Amino acid sequence: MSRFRPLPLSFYRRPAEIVARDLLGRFLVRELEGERLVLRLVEVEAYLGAPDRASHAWDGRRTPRNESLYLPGGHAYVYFIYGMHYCLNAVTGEVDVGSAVLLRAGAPVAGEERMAENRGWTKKVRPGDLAGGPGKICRALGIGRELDGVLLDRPPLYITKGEPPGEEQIMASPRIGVDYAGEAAGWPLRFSVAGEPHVSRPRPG
DNA sequence: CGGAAGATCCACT
DNA sequence: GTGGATCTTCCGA
Repeated sequence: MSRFRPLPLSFYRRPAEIVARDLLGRFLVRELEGERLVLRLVEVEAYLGAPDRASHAWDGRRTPRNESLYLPGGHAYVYFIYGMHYCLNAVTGEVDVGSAVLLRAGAPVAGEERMAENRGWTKKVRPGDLAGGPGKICRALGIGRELDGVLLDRPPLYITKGEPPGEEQIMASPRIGVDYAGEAAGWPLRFSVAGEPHVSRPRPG
């Protein structure tokens, strides 16, 4: 089945908002200790780089932390935030652009048990909430800073064709947690699959 | 060199 | 709905 064939790197070498929409419904696959953990992506956000105040690459900012954000499209950008969470991005566009798509939520397709185990079996971990948030995705899939900068078209971390939704099922809304970003805070760069229960809150309206 | 803030999550009221 | 956890990173002085 070609549902599990990795998307080519050319998929990512387009504008972030285009890639973001196109990533919905795709399968994020993490190979961990011989096990295959799979999420169907249901919520993503585009970050545009230098012109986008919410982006880590705003105004061309370039530091050791965000260096991989400037790699060519198709690389992973993993960063540590709030002293306890990792977030996973797919870098988009050409080299040095600094645009990316934050993977915010996914619906479990395979490896649920291992994901729940990775989450730590806390009370809040239910089958439907294994990866309903950017921090939860990384926790469930065992993703940390060691995967920063890897290519997303091969193991141990890749994205496949999956089961994309119809265009009419895609919802756009402002991004989460970027209120500080002035005008950019209102840009409708958060995309989610309508009716998907795994989308993190607040749900788009 | 110090302080402030952060693309979050969870427990509690 | 609100606040605490927890610590790296970054910027200004």
